[in-house]
Amino acid sequence: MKSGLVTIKDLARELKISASTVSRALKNHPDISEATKKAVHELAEKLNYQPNAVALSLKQRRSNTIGVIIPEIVHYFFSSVISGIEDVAYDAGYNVIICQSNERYEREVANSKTLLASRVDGVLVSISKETEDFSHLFNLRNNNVPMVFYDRIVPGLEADQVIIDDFDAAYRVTKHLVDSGRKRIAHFAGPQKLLIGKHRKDGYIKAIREAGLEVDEKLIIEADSFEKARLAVMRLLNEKRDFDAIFAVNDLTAIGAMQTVQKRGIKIPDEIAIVGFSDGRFSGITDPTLTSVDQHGYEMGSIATQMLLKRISAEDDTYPFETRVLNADLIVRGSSI
Amino acid sequence: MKSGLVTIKDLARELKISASTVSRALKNHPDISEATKKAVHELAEKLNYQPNAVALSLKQRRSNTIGVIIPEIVHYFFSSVISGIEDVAYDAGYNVIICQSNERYEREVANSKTLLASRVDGVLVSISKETEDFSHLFNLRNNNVPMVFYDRIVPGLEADQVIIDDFDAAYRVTKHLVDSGRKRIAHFAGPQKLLIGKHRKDGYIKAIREAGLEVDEKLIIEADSFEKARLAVMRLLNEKRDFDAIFAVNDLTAIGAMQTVQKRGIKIPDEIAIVGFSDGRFSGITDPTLTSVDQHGYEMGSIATQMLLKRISAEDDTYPFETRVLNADLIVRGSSI
DNA sequence: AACGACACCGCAATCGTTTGCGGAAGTTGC
DNA sequence: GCAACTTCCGCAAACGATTGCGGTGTCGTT
Repeated sequence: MKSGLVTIKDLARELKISASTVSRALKNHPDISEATKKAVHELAEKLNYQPNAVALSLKQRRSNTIGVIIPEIVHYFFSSVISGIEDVAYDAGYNVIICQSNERYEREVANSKTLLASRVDGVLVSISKETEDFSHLFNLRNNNVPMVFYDRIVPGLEADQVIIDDFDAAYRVTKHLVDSGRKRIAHFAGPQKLLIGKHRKDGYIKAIREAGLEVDEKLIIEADSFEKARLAVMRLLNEKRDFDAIFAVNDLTAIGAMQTVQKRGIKIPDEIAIVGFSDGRFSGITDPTLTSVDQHGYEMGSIATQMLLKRISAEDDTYPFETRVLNADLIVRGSSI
Repeated sequence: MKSGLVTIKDLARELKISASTVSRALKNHPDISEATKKAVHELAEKLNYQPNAVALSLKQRRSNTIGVIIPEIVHYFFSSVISGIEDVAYDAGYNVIICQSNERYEREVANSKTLLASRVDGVLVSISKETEDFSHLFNLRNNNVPMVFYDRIVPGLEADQVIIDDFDAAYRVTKHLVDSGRKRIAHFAGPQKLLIGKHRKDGYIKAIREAGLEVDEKLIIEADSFEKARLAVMRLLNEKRDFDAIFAVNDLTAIGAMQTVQKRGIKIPDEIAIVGFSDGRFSGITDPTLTSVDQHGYEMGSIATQMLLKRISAEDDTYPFETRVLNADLIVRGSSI
């Protein structure tokens, strides 16, 4: 049915005045007499009139909506980013449409299409792991859709962006391990086509070199999930590789590693230290608790949204792109002491 | 600027034909000649024409969008519900607008208003912990917005709903503890004004009674967070209450309890068994691993969405409301063996 | 009496798209 | 040669709201 919703015309008909007058009365335009205003407001209240945001969007050519493309909200980091986004957007009177790419390129392209079709006023984007072709994003750009990238940015696409200093954080993680006496530190790396994966690995390498240690390629393994970590650890152990620490590209990977190590009867952190990345809600509940890096997801979401709103409301849309680099905090816990 | 986006009129002007013809050509209307269709399609492709979904919504009086009101997406359960929702909606060509209430009543009311204003075709609702006044939801109902409630439903509001059998699940959890020989089982309960809190407690009580044990009110504590669990455990221990198991209303509460118990040097599960609820991604990584109840969030989201889509496309909007009760699976792990 | 000032309100166009209806050509049949 | 079809396309209204412009009616002033 969907017949219900009362429109401005309904009010006009009921009061025997024009729709224009109702519209003006509702926003207290000075041209309208107090008596009319009162009548309109009262009827609107009584009939529970809600302005049709769709009609408004069409007329104003702005939807007061921002779109978000996000890889997977099941991760603590990303869902806290969303909270940061929502809070800022909400306060500014914006709605948020969230699209999950599920880490899939195709889905991400579809997402960018629907957001374009919905005429969102701007988008916040973090690309999927699969994404290598960025034409859908350039397409948004070409259509003058304000854009801010967060966390996973696109190399070669100039835009506002907010990231954390992955390189520095990874460097500090590794240095922390070095300082605690570890000599043979393995790295479970993320996909090297994602900048964050590359930066974290580079930070790791810098710290290793700086400490005068050897970078052993056999100790650098691309493994970025719970399951891959299990396999990687088993391989390392079966090959009898010598290592006394693991720096994993994210917490789940670290935890997968931790479990597998423990199942072999190896003590953490005595024999092997483990550090994760992107501190989640649960890094405090493993045994031992997991040293990790707090990525400040909420803050990232809120800052990205502020940047986007600024870009949206800028008359001069050519002011230079801005890159905000957030500090990530190393949180030392039981797994590396 | 936001000038860019090409419209049907732009295509018409370029090809010196009318907008009507362009519109029909784009959807292969038989009235249009092949030559014209070809020209239109080619130009549309070239100029990267994207139909304006806003105009469409206004014209069709349907937005192909469904709204979701959700308490907090940082929880694994809720974010997997969203994934289930998105997948089904996506396949049916619907967009999803997600609104977090952050467990706050006021925010939930605001959410329902924006969804109404956005003229979503239907809404999926799970109410916040604070919500006691349901007039905003009755308001949606009065405006003929199709609605499906999931997980946290509204007593007294007849509607489609999908829930899990909390009572039965809690009963089985408690029975499992009884069967393993526990006699003094504490319950960390959720807010009793939420049905799920009440049902879980009732299931607990039934199992206790059925086993011929005594229901000790001192062992039933309203505690539904990590922190509250810590305090509750400390109080129980300080008061030297006798108990050999804790059934917590959710996993985080269980984990808070587990930690606090362990810090006192008490062995789990030997001296105290612990069971959680709403199995998250991390119940497998505590030490010991946590016995819990898998609530099948993804399935709940996908079923709720299917029910909503069915309701939306129903010509006859008076077919009886349906309640789907999903089974929850008890997953026994190390914390209770 | 005539004119200007003011208060109040309606007409109509607009945003982008769809769609019923009608109309101008061209084709066929007899 | 003319009626009757086809084929193909455009006009205009509609969805709900906003807004520039103009119109009506009532006063007061000279």
